[in-house]
Formats: sequence, C-alpha cells, structure tokens
Amino acid sequence: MSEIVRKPKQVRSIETKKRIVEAGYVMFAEKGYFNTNTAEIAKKAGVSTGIVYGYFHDKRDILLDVLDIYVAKVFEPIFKTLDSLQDPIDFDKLVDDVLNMAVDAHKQNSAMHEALHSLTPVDKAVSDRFADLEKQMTANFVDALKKCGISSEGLTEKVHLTIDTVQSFAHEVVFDDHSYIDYSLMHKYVKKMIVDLYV
Amino acid sequence: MSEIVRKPKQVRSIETKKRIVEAGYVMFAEKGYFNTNTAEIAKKAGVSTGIVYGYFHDKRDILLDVLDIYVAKVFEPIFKTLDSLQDPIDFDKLVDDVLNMAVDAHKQNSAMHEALHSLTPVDKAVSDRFADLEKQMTANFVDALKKCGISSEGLTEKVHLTIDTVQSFAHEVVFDDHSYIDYSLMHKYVKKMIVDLYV
Amino acid sequence: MSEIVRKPKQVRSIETKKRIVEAGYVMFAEKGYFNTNTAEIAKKAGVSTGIVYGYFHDKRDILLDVLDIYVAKVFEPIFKTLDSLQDPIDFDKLVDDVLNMAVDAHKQNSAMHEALHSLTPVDKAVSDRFADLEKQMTANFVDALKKCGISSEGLTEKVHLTIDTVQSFAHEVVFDDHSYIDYSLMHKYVKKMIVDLYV
Amino acid sequence: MSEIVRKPKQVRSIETKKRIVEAGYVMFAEKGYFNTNTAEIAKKAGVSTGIVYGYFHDKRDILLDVLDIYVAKVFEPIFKTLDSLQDPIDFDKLVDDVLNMAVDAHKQNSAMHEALHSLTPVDKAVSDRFADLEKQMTANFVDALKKCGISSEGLTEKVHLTIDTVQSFAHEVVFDDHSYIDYSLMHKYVKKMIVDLYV
DNA sequence: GATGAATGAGCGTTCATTCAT
DNA sequence: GATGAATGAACGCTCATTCAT
Repeated sequence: MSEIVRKPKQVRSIETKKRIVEAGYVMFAEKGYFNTNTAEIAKKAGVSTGIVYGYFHDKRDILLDVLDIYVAKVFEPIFKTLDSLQDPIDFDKLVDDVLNMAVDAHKQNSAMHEALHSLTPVDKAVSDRFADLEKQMTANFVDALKKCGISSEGLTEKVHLTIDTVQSFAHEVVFDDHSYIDYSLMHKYVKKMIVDLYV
Repeated sequence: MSEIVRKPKQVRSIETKKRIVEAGYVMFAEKGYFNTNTAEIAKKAGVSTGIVYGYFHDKRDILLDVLDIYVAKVFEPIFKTLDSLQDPIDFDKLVDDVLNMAVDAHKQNSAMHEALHSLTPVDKAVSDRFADLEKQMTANFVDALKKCGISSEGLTEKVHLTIDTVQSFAHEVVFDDHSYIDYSLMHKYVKKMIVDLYV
Repeated sequence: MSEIVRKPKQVRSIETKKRIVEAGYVMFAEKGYFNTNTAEIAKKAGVSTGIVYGYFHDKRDILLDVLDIYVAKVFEPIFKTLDSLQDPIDFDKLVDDVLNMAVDAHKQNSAMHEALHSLTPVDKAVSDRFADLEKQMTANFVDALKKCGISSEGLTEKVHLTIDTVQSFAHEVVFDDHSYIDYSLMHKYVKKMIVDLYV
Repeated sequence: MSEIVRKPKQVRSIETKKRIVEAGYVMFAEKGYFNTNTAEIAKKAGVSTGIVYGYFHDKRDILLDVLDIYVAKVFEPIFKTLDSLQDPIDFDKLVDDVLNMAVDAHKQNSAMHEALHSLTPVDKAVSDRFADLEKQMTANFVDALKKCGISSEGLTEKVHLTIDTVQSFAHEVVFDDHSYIDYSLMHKYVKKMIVDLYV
C-alpha cells in the first residue's frame, strides 16, 4: 500500500525511468495503450516488471510521461521556428515550413499520436494536456505575429484556425494517404487558404 | 471455434441483433471500446451474454456494426444535402449548411466519434472504413458540383480539403471548446476559406 | 467493473456457491486466510478461478460466508441444548454437557476458529459478527435460565463470564494441550467454578 | 540464499536491530503481520530495506523478535509481582492486582496481542512460544504459592486455570467491551471464582 | 434460438528478498 | 555495514468466449 514513487535523482535512476518511458512510447505507438501490458514495457526497457512501479504509480502514469516526450518531439521544432521569426515575415515560406514540419512530425510520431488521442475521450488529464498545448501554441503564434507588426481583427481565431488546418492536413497526408489525391496540389491549396486568411 | 455467425433473416432476430448493436453504440460512446465489456452490452440490450456470440464473431465484430450506425447518423444528412443540390448553387449557404450539419453531427455523436477513432491505429478494418467514407464523400461531392456545372482544376483535392476542414472545425467546436475563441467569428473565417477555394 | 454478484437461485448455482464456501472453509482452516489464494479455493471446489467472482465480490467476501458455516457448526448444538432446557435444571449435568460440547466443537473446528480470529483485529465485519454471537448466546442463556426460575443479581454478567470461561477452557484443551496438565482434573475445577457462580 | 545473519555485538548494531524490531512491533500492531511490508518497517525504523536482511533471516524472523518485546511488556510486571510475594498472602488483593495488571497489559498491547495470535495457527514457532510462556508462568506461580505455604491437590491445574481465566477476562474487557455488561460487577465475580478455587 | 454459468488466460500490481555500489 | 534500486514470482481479479441445458 506504499504510496511512494521514486523521484529519481541519481543518474542511474534517471536513466532507468527514461528507458521505461521510452519503451512505453514505442509500445503504445505500436499497439495502442490498451493492447500493451506492463510486462511488455518492462521487457522492452530491459527491466523487471516490479521496478516499473518504483517509478510510476500505475500504467496510466507512464502514459502521462509518454505524453510529455511526444509533445516535446512534435511541438518543439515548431515553437523554435516561431521564436526565431523576424520582421519582415516571408509568409509564404513560413506557411510552407510549418506545413512541412507538421507533416514530418506526424510521420515520425503518427502511431503515438493516435494512441494518445485514443485516450482523449476517456482520460481527462490527457485531453487537458492537449487542450493546453493548443492554447499555448496559439498564444505563441499570436505573439510572434504581433512582434512582426501583424495584427488584425480576430487574430487569435485566425491563428487557431491555422493550427487546426495545418494539423488536419498533416493528419490527412500521413494517415489517410488516399491514392486518388495529389498531395502536392493539396499542399498548394492549403498554403493559399492560410495565407489568404491574413491578407 | 465455430465460424458460424447467424445471418438473421427472421424479423425477431434482426431486431435482436439491432438491439445489441445499439447497446454497443451507447456503451462504447460512454466508456470507450476497451472499457466496455460484452456483459454490459448484453445487459443493456436485454439479452443473455451468450447470444451475443450468436450474432457476432467477437467483440470487435460488434464495433464494426456500430461503425455503420455511426456513419449513417453522421453522414446521411450531408449526403442528402448533396443529392438535392441544384444549379445554381448558393455557395455561401451550402457551406454554412454543411458546417452546421457537421457541428450538429459531432455534437450528437462526439463520444462515439472518439471511441471509434481510438481504434483506428489498432484496427485496420476500422481505419479502412473511415478512409472509404472520405473517398465516397469526396466522390459524391465532386459529382454534385460537376452536375451544377462547376469544375475546376484540382477539384478532387479541393473537395477533399473542404471535407477535412469542415471536420476539423466541427471537432474544434465540439471537443476543444476553447474559452478564448469566438466561435462565430471562426465560423466566418472557415466559410470564407472554403468559398475562396472555389472562386 | 460489474458490480454483479450472482444470487444463485437454481439448484446448480446454489451447489456451486456452497462448494466454494466449503473449499474456503477447508483452506482457510488449513493455511490461514492470508496464506490461501483464490486459485487454491477454486481448485479445491473443483471450479474455475473466474466463477468464484461470480458468487463473491472478493476474497474477503468468501471469508464472511465461511464465518457463517463456522458459526452454524460450532454454536448450533449449544443453542439447541439451551432451547431444550427444562425445569428443574440439573446444573451439574448442564455444565458438563456444555463443556464437552464446547471442547468437541473446538476440536472439529479449531483451525478455522483461529483463522477467523486472526482476522478479528483487521476486519470489522468479522469482529462484529463474533461480538454479536456472544451477545446472542448470552441473551439465549439468560432467557433459558429465567424460564427455569433462576434469576439472580448480575445474571447477565454471570452468564457472559460462564461463556468466556467455557470457551477459554475449550481453547486450552484443544490448542495448548500442555503435557503437564491433567485435563480431567481441570475440567472438574472449571465445572465447580461455574456451578458455584450461580449458587 | 545467505545463511548469515549478523549477531550484532557493537552497540551501534544492537541499537539498529532494536529499532527494527520496535518498528515491526508498531506496524504489526497497527496493521497486522500480513498487511505490513518490510519496506514500511525499514522506513519506520529509519533504515534501508536491505539492511533489515542483515539482521533478520526473513520477515517472520522479525515477528519472532517482536514476540519477545511483547512478552516482556506484558508478562514482566506479573512475574515481578509473583517474585515479591511474601507470606502471608493477601489472596483477595493479589487476585485484584493480577486482574488489573492483566487488563492494563492487554490495553497497552491489545493490537499486538491479536496480531501475534493471528499467526498462531500458521506458525509453530509462535504458538510454541506462547505455550512455553504459559508453562513458565504456571511454574512461577506454583513456586510462589508453595513458597508461601500454599499447596493443595491439583495446584498446577488450578494455577493454570487461573491464568486462563485472567487472560480471558482481560481479553473480554479490552476487546469485546460489550455495552450490556457491567464490568466492575464481572470483575467481582471473576475474583470470587478464582479465590474460591484455592479455598 | 436463448440462457447464464463456467472457463482460464491474462492483466495490473505488490512485496519479500537480493545485489551492485 | 549500509543503501535503495532491482528482481520476479505470486496474487486478486477481469472478461472474451464457450457450452450444458
């Protein structure tokens, strides 16, 4: 009935915890949260089943940490780009870049993305985390644009819509991959859609 | 491991099967696929646990049928609208209508939507079904537009993009519901985005 | 997450439940509550592990039913004797009989007795059950004596003390069985002790 | 499976071992043997989990030492009283004193008492220890009485019976605490019972 | 067709014990 | 001696699926 979960401070411990989270990442991505059991995670991490509960309260607790890795992997490059935005903005290039980064991120983390989204309806902590992220991204984006002298009515809404659109496109490209679609053409249309929003 | 699953032909049987699927629909929507067990479905449907396997191979097989109800509920109104499109198209109104219908559909079936999507990464049959649907919707839409004399380069891509955008918007409105967003304003922007695609 | 525990009404079901309780009785008696696992109980009962949870909420729930058997086995003969008490009471014989019955009961159910008592400090339901029983026995005894015209000051206390003494003696005989004690002599002293209480 | 268990000779070590046993005492008393884990004991003792196995073979081995503390706490005052018995014995007072001491001891160590008894049916070493204690107490008592010139037929049996009765009464007072009983009255009866044994 | 009792593999989690440092 | 991370067998319990009636 111990409520203790190690807060690892020694290098060894930190490494072990990290390996478990990464194993969780891989397994959840591969088979989904509910189809992965803790023994598999432990095995993949090269540790015993028991020690997993030395670092995490329960299986769901692993998921929450996995979420953090995912977020770092997917959103950090985009945040970086926003931070380095400088007046004057080459809008066309920016949108191009963001679209490409989003697609790349989706490609590399597609399975995880779905696995996590699969918990969204069931797990408040997960869905809240995603909501926060969108909020943060929107705010970052708005700030960056304002810094570059762009400010129009409904800027927040436009930016949020942009983010949705970008994500939707990345999702479309990576997951659906319909054979009847010319994706470079679609890319062109999406870019136009977005750019026109701000004109 | 009997391979036999009744194809019910008598009215009584059809009714029973339908009740199971509907019970599945409700439970999956409420608790997600993995958190619902077959006993609960049977109970909700007012049948014995055993007979469920008289109508379905396994639990996943119920999900596939649930998917059909879902699809019918969500997409049929939109298909109907498309079917009744007549030259000349009032584009503004059409987009407005479709956006509203999509939001309504999401509202009424949001939980199910998520529950089903949660299976997408894990279950090929489910994801294929969704892919097919988008393909079909795209084709229907393209046909409808052509019938009204509208045909432009990349029409398929535009239509598909439209569908993605509509869905993304509906999802945003229903699930995320960010307090910092003025959704009527966002609706306006989305409509403009879409209409401009075809001009 | 089903909260359902079968309330068996069919003969078959009742039999199964009974077999599980009896298996629990034997196993708990043999190895104690904490050293017995549900799989063992199931095996001994000749059923699967799963079905145990069709009849009982959890392992402790089995214990509570085991307690009922135990109580029936141990106390019923004594209650019967009390019921059939008739004026004039042969006090000497009554005390002799009760002492012998108590020892017999302890002999036949000694292991279970200890196993159940081992839960007393930890499990409120179990200890309450025992407390109730003593209360009931005391009341029965007092009634029986009154019916036979015996009533003295502090009758309740005397009766309760008698019960404690009888139990203590039975316990001594069965469990401790010290080689340096002449138990027939001890029996004589206990009888005298008790009889003198009421004189 | 190292068979080595330190026999601590340095003061520091002895202190450590003592702290572990005392931690065990507290935890077992609070939660019972099976509901206490070694990590808790180690934490309470302020030592690492590992070192516990430097002082004890296993968890049960701690229990055996806990038993010794318990015995010391409970029985020493009574042994002392016996040792200081002097002719002529004031029987009434002696029995009063012993009853009160027994009740006090039970009050202070009740939880531990039950925790240890819970092991009796399962653990021979524990039950043997208790048996030995009763034997020793009986012998001590008999000797003390003889020293004071009291010797009757069946003295050993009478003394043993007395001990049982005292314990039974203490248990009754501390554990059962029935609201319908007047315990001061009961005390009076018990005293009479015992005193009459020796007359 | 229908029932619901029964199965048993599998899961998340715990914990006595060991061992590298 | 001491630490506390690590082990892994074992446990209580669940649930998709089967089967006797």
